[in-house]
Amino acid sequence: MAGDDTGCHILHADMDAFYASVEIRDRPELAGLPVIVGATGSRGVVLSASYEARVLGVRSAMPITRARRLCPQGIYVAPRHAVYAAVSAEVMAVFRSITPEVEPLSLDEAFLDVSGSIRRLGSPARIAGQIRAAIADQQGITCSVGVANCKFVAKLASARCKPDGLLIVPADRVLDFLHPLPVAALWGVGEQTGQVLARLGLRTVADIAHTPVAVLQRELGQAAGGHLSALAWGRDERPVIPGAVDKSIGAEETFPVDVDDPEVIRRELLRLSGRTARGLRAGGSVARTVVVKLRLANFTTITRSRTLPEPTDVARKIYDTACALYAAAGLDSRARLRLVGVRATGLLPASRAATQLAFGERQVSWRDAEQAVDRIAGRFGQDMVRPAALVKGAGQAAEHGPAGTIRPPGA
DNA sequence: TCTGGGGTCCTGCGGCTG
DNA sequence: TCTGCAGCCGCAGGACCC
Repeated sequence: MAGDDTGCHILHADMDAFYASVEIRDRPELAGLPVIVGATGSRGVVLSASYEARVLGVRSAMPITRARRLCPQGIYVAPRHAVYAAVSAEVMAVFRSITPEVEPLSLDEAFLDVSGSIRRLGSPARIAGQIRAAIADQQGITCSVGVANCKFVAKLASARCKPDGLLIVPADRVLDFLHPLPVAALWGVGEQTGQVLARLGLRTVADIAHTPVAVLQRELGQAAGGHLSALAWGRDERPVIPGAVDKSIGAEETFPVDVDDPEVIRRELLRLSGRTARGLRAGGSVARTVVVKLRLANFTTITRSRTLPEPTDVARKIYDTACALYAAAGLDSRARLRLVGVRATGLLPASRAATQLAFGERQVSWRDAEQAVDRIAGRFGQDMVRPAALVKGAGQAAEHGPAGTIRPPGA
């Protein structure tokens, strides 16, 4: 479906097999081989697979053990997140050289609204070609671009033309493009929703379009039903929003083997609280609510949350709350956990919360101490300073709780 | 087959408040 | 003072996305 791009001002640009492509770019001897980026231990999933690996059935999010069975000859590579983040920043800079209206969705994809750039750079299709050429030229990787009159159709278009493709869906051909697609193509249809739709005998987007909204809402809920019906008719009014702010920041980790020792779990909570707090401070945010996530060995997931009297970006405060939530979850003392997570939600700009923070003198002290640690870590690396409980062989410290090696002023 | 880690959004329920 | 109600908020969990 190529040709008339009139009214198609939305572009969705998506890097092809992003992590794997970066690895192949940096190690050209891997070109043409089934490259699989993912966890190197026994637990974990595939983050990205080259198209040679995909031919053999390897998909992202697939357990790494299964990938190894399907593709024993694969080249398994540990992820290098810092490198991907750097490449992503340069790719986003290419997008922003085209238009300021860029909404990143993740490291490897973004929406662009090019309506303000058409006079300067040419038609949307032409702009899409320029983007693809610039990224191939500057970064040595390929991307696919979908061009349409709304975000959702542009995104479907880029997925349909992968890898290294360009697909324009003319405004008057949207329904021809959408209606033959399977329901799973719609945004918001995963395994569960797919099963509900299958039970209703709905297999294609056209089937959804011709089902009364009330039926979809009864089966899927008010919001999801209305949402799917609108998408099935190609209606998606959402604008491209540059500079969207985070709504939560967190960290979680799966243990290499299930853990039932509360002391080990609290130590992990300490580490994750530190990561979460650093994320908050780096983004200039404070959080009102702390959420703890506990995944049991049988994969049951429990979350517990608590809203704080005043917002914080202090690891110590987050850790104390996380420990209280863990204790309040009332797990059996021998409950085996496979994963723990800490998340901070209800984010506010730190500047807005500064007045409130000033009332909590002790918190400010911890805050100052942790900011000093941030500065040291920024200069010498993250591993240079950490709480005593996280220092290998710090048995004493661990036994007496996770006291920091840094004493806050006045504490 | 055995399920990561980072997120967002929605729903339902219960408590509080005016 | 008590009751019913609506609206809001906090909380927990589920589904989904990349």
